[in-house]
Amino acid sequence: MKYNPSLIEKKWQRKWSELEIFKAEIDHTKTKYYVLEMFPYPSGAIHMGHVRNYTLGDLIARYKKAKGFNVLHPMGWDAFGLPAENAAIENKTHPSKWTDSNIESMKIQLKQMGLSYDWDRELKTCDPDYYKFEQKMFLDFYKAGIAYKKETLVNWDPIENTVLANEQVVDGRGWRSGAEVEKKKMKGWFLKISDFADDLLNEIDNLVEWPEKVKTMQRNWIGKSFGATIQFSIKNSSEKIEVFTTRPDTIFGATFIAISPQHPFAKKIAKKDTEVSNFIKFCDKNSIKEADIEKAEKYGYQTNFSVSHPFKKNLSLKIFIANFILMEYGTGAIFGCPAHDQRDYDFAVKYSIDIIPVIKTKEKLPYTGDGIHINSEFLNHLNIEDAKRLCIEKLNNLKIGKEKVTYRIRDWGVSRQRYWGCPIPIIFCNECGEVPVPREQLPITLPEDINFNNKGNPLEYHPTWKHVKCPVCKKNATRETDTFDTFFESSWYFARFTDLNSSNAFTDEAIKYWLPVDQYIGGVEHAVMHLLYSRFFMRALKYLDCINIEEPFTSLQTQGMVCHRTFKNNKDQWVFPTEIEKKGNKFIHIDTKETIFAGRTEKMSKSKKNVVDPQQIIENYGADTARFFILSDSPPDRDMEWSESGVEGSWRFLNKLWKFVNNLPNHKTCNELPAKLTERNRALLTIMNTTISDVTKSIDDFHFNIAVASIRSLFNSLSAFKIENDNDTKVIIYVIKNLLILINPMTPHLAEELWNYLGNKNTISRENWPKVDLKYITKKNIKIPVQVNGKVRAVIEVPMNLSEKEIELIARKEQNVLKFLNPNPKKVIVIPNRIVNFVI
RNA sequence: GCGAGCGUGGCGGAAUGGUAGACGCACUGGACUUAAAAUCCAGAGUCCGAUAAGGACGUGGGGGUUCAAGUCCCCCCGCUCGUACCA
Repeated sequence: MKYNPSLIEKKWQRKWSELEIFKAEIDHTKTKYYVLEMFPYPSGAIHMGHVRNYTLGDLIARYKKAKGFNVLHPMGWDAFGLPAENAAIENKTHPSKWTDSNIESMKIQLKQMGLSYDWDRELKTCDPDYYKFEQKMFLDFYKAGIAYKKETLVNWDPIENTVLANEQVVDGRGWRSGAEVEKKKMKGWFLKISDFADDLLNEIDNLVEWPEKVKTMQRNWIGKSFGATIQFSIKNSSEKIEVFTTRPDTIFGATFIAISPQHPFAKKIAKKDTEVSNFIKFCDKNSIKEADIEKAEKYGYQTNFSVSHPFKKNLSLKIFIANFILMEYGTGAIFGCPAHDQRDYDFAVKYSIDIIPVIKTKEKLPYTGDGIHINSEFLNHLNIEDAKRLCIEKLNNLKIGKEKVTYRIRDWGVSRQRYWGCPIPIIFCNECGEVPVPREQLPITLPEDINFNNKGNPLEYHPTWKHVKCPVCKKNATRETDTFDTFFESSWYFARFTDLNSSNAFTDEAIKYWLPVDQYIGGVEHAVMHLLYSRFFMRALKYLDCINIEEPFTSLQTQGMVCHRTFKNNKDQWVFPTEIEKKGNKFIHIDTKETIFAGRTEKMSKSKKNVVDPQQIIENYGADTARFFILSDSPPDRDMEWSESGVEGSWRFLNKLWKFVNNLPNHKTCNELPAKLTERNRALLTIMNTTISDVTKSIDDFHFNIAVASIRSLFNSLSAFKIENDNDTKVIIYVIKNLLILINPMTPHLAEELWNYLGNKNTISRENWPKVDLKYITKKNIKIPVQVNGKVRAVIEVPMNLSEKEIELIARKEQNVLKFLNPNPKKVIVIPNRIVNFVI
């Protein structure tokens, strides 16, 4: 029989579902293992990034199950968000309908991949049964002071009269209107993640199974820095400007003050000075993106005001308003020390400001390293650390400054001026102010009749939805029309998966048993925000006594992107790989026959047309081939290149395996190893046991491509083995059964089918992972290289654990070594079982 | 701009500081076939050498530590991710 994936894959998917093999239930006799992949946004069709992510997770889930764990492996939909509203505007479909039909088609695709999800736990975040809990959480946060309202800057499109997401700002202009975007102040809801900053930072050290790079990024994002605030008195005024600095030691190098355009003092003087207000307006152009602000040319406006130096009263420093000073960081004001800070230096050169070095150095300015202070009165001769300490002490004594710890992280703004999100349960009343929606009125659901033709937030324009009576005074009032940031939903979905039917957000028993997630897998693009918000959320909920965990994810793996070659025609237009055929070394267009040029390999994107549709791959080769190729190509955390020939290679291998098993003689009768083994049998069992050991280790290390390579090697040895008698057959079948269990997490349908073919009544999904039999893999001899001056000149085979002296003697006898050993080596390095190196 | 990561044959990639290139793809030769495809067997980093023995070079570039560096340290280049309202 030929290998026909479409037939066997459907068959086994149905069996798994009938047998409820992947249904997860609390079982206190077993150790639990919770595997989770980042749930997808239901965009309409799965892409290779999804295929990769979910294949990785499925391998772990099936592997851990075979290892005896009680595995929870759920899947759901991150269903709120901007694309649904864009689709509503463009195609006139309701976001809810659009989302649901997308979920439906993506679910079919995921099922075709044969992923071991417990589909009974499927959730979608746009379901009121999901988001109603968020409204309760928000009210708890509000009551506890974790949620609060404040003013913030947003991107404002003056033509569309709407707030734009950063993504919707392209080169400083609105993506639809093309209007120059302005910064606008607006009130919004915030969560006090800053209150948890220290704990979030400190506990990073305990996330031992997280990638170091993610931890570093989170540490830097939180950005705890020790410094000082210093008050500068404004000349001819009773007012003061407070600055924050991480380098109080450079105070004697201060030659100017710079404040944010949003700083209260800047606004105050703008009222009387049109030049200042014009400059502030100028700064308000451009988006709120940090990268845009930082990359924009740095401008300063020199005001007519100056401050006096705190320690040198006769020295005065001009106050500048500068577009690169962020109001959100520190105090929104700095002192500039051009000699020891690159940005201050550039600014000083541009505006001809004095540069006073205060640290002795021979290097050119600006110099940011350590050294002895000069030109600094009482700080002279001190290094940075001591000077910092002494300066802060003096500031304290004079009551003009103090030590200050600052964080880069800002509170989490959760308000979005959009329809397709979870409504925020607050009512605004002219008499009573902000009033929380009474609990018994929850959930506040979205109105279904909604019009996207108006500018701005559709909820604002709904004729009735926002008009309510104040719960306190019963007078006319209005609802909050902002909805939540979709990171709100993804900050706790992993907890909801533990018990989808609970009438509360969670049940204690399920939380206690299943959480935390043992293995979380997703794209590195979520390294900071989603993962940090989730960590914060658990802490906030714990603070409210809702949950008893802090860290949601014990182990984290981040996967790289799926890339593909790009192709262009001679008109510089992108061409789909499916439109191309290879002729020799050249590519030509299948229809037009024009020459096509291959470009760089880049991340798959629709705009560059270098996409491969998983659906096509599954239809042509089956899910197992797609899965096997994805696992074999690259280690998960690196970018991988999707290549047609690589897929072909995987397809060929699975076919070889299929044929090999189907050609085995007397396969249904033998189940055990024969009593007597030949040398050849033992050699094969040695390879098998080595493979079991290697595959196990590679999977534990998340090096799935090496696990695949080991399995292929084992198979190569199997096919090279000549069957001479019945005993040989028994050995072969014994080995192939083990191989099937090893490959099952990768290609589960094929493994099941062949397992069944070999006469096994049980499903392979319930088989135990094979154990290594040490008696086959203890080595007697070992080959070690012999080097002369670090270059390999020979390889010798010696008994394991031979003494250094004996190894050296054997090494010296090698012809190709001997000729270098005159005169005698200066030094001989022998590392038993490793290497010999003669240094001459 | 800032933060983080990555860079190894023609290609994807292997390698506790200890034989660089496992495994695969592409390629070349052979077997089978009327022929092709498929399949099977063999070869192979580059250069010198004879297709051998043997040798030189070789992990983005430059420098350093070490008996020994793809791996550790410093500088540079290139690419990728994130940068707080995309998810």
